[in-house]
Amino acid sequence: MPPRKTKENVGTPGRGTLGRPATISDVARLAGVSVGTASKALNGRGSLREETRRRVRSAADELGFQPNSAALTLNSGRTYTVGMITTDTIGRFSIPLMTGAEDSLGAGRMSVFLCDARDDPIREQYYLRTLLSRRVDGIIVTGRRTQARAPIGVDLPVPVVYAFISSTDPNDCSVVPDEVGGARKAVDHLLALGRRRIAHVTGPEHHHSAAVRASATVERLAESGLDLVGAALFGEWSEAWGRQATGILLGAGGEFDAVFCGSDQIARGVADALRAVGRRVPDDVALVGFDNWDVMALACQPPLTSIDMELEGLGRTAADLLLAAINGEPAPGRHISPCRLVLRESTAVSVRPGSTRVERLAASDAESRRIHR
Amino acid sequence: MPPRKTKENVGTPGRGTLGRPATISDVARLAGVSVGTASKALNGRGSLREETRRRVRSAADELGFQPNSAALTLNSGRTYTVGMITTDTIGRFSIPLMTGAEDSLGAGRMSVFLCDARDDPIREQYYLRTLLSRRVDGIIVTGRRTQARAPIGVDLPVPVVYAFISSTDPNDCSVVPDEVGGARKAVDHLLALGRRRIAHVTGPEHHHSAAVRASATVERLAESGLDLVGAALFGEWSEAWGRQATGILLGAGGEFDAVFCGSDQIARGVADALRAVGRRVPDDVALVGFDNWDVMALACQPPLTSIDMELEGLGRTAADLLLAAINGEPAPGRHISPCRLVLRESTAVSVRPGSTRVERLAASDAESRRIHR
DNA sequence: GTTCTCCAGGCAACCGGTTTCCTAAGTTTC
DNA sequence: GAAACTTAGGAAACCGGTTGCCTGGAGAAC
Repeated sequence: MPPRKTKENVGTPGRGTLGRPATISDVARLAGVSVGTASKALNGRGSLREETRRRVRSAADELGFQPNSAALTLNSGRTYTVGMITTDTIGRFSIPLMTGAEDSLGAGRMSVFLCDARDDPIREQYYLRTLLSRRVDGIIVTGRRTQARAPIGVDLPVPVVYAFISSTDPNDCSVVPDEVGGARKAVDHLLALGRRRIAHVTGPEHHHSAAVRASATVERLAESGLDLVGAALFGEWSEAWGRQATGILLGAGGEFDAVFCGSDQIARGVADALRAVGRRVPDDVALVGFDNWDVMALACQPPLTSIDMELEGLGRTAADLLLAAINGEPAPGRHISPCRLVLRESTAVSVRPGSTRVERLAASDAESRRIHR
Repeated sequence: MPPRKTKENVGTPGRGTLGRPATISDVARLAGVSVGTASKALNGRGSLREETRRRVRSAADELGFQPNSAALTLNSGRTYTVGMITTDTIGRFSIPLMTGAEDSLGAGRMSVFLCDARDDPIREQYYLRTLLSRRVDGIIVTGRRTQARAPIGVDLPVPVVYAFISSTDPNDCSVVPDEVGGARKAVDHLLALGRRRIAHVTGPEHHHSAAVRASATVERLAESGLDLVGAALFGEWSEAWGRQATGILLGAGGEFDAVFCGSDQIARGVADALRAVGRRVPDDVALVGFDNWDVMALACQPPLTSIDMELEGLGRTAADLLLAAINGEPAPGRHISPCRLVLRESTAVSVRPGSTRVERLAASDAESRRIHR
């Protein structure tokens, strides 16, 4: 069947003038050349007259020709796709990771298969097999926790990069946020503000991030010859725990001028509880959160200084490492991605004259004891 | 080169005993049959001896054979992939949608290409072309707002389903949450609790969801012969606005016994502001949010009754409609997906004896006027 | 005018599967 | 024992591109 040149349909992507996507032989026929010539014309290969190239190109345009990528895959061996497996559910942390990774990969003309394994090892292995069967060029493994996990497979035929989480195998390529550095930046900042009596409220003790951030905090304070006020308070990643922990701190004497929290949610709970007993943030107590989750950090009263793990950048880094590995330049090992301190009012230097910080601290302290039992 | 049967490597998915993924001719050679026969054996086609099938199958197992899906695509015309384009940034609303869709599609053995167009029409068209070039079997278009948008393309060669957002072309297949029904459920609930003086605080007037939910609220109240307390308060989707709007309501006389909010964030701001002036939730003011965003609804004091758009279910529905369309049973038009009322303490019926609601209302009312100017 | 050179473009193999068609056996039947 | 029928499995076309090789014709050199 000759191509119906009469019914022109330019601009409809992928369909052209036929009922099905145009193939290169449609293009060749319309341009009056052979299939091989058409291919060369479109890819700038071979030796062809400029006029022929033009004719082929315009035929391709007219038909809305897009090469069938299955065919390309078949003889290049490359699919220009990568798989992204989130080992646990897609959530708040995965989004910026995915966005960043997708950004870098898209720039490299790669498409991304999304696989949500939902904490289910069976789903995970199913997805792995699927991705390998689709001959992806590489795989990014990500998750909700930074704790190291067992490698997703051994001796896989494609490169794998772990993002946010890391692999227990030190030879695997992992990109993880510098939580230690992040915690240290938070403490540095509080110390620079002149705060010396710093408390730490964070998530469950068995949670890797909570443990890492807490011990980095203790260590950084020790370097300045300081101790944490009380011990690190481990609880859960919730506002309610932040409120509860504040009660514990106040009940224990309440002699603290800063709280560094393991998450913005906890910090917000702390802020609310402090406000309820009349302690002012930042004047009486400076407050630093972790995650820089805009919804929490901005809605907090006052807006919250926080540590940003720069997950989007981390995702981009992971994607770049994967692209490099695909191009034969693997960079095995754990790569540390820096955190950033984001300053907001909860640690702003007060410039209100008329009452010194210490006076107000003493006053609100008494009040808080009265209110809080 | 004969297959190296000596170095067995069973269990390594996709690699087998060779340095590259095994092909069906590797399997055929190892089993001592032709490729055609091997194909038949593995797919249960043709007429073969059971013993031959077994031999081929075990050869395939030994080599870790996984059919190259590019090859499958090439002669079936089906890729068993779909594209998911989020027109604006991937965010809180997209996640459950994606999760739900990915769930249904995975069950249909389809893989999902993730495309984040970031509110950029050029990126969107780029992704569309990419997806068509990859010969996806279908496309899901989603986004952050429920407002109808221009079709992503006309006369596309594959079915498209719009999820959450809808297409302005009524013949396109869209799945949208029943925001009108959701708002009505909220009002129904408040009315059933005996509340009659209901206020509405919501997002920007030009935001489709805000407008739709507000007018549904007004309409439902009118059906019961009631008016909104004051006009609907349009502002922004933030806690700060919720607090501010509460001030407006209180300043205007404060004679309201319920607030229905256009989002959980707003509702939380309202809750905080009410608490600050001593009005009790739910005793004095019942509070209903929208979105049922767990972080907000659960952290709210008290936990927030809210309308859940069941986005994960909506995503599944969209995927199911797409699968149906791919299988030749399209269901054009707008499909409405119901919302669900989730009950929590912010509208719980108080059972505290000793003081009637009305008494307390009067008391706290006086107090609130005192505090709030 | 003949041979050489060069170039435009066609032909066909190939990637890795599936499927149709066909043939060489073995089995049954009379 | 020969003809008819069944059956296992092989050969080859095909999907849609790319690419190496080859050829026919035009122009140049002699």
